[in-house]
Amino acid sequence: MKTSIIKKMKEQGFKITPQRAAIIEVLADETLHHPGANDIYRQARKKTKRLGLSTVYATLNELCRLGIIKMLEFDKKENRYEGNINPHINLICKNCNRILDYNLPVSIDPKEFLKKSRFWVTDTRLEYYGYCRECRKK
Amino acid sequence: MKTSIIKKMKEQGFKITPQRAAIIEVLADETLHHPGANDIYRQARKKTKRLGLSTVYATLNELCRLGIIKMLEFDKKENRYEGNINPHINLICKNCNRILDYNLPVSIDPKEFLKKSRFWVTDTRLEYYGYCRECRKK
DNA sequence: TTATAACCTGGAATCATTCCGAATTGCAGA
DNA sequence: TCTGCAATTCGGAATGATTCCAGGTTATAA
Repeated sequence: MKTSIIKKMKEQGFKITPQRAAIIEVLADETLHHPGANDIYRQARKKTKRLGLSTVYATLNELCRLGIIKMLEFDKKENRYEGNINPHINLICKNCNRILDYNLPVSIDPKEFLKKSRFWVTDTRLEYYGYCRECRKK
Repeated sequence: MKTSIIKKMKEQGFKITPQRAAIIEVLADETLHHPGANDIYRQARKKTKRLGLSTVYATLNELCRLGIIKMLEFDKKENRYEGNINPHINLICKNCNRILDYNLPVSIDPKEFLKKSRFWVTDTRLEYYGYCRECRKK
């Protein structure tokens, strides 16, 4: 995943700086699902000497614009970022703030939807809020 | 709708002040779909002499907590509020920022979902981003 | 009518994110 | 390998929606 992202960026004419490499490395870390900008900042800092928070934001925005990652925007909480691009439902635990992926049973066909609703869908955001397995135990 | 909201608030022990009445009146206005806090502030001001923006926020938060209205949270844009509580998809136009409702073809059964996923769903947020009929014409 | 807890308000505080401008650097081409 | 420069970086300041605060006001039960 890391190398494929770097390849995509190079193709688009972006320079691969140590800062960007570190950020991409963190995003590719499967154990760290749906991190926020500060999580990414903290982790990436361990991998490269100089790194500013504004650089993290700029890079994440760039990756979003390229459609390589997806931003999950929130109002009161930090935004979160995910590498899983294909449509799915995000299960968001209101207790521990963990975000889990849940594959869609059926996918939407934008063309079909356009016919029915006259609305042209380019992007979806599907979230179920509630309590995850671990938090329900308590 | 206006009277039913006021009834609910009274039941919960809330006082009905002129400010709250004005805000509820604006929320009940069907022509003004999914307004933001500032829209509500501007409209409600016409209906009552003294009104502060902080009061609007406080009242909207209260109504959300009571489950009477629903807040659609955004990061860069203003949050929006809707009176339609039953689950549906919000179609959000990226051009004009209009938000349209689209009824779900099938609803989720939380119990069913809990069995399958071990996640207890209390609330959903379903959004399709894209372009509405009017904006597609251009 | 009164007592009082709830309510209202303007201004200050918050906080994630963006902006800015000066310094630095990756890298294409020589 | 070296050079030139557009792209990149980064600290600090700005932004903007929302929340907090403390003092004055008021709806409502008794």
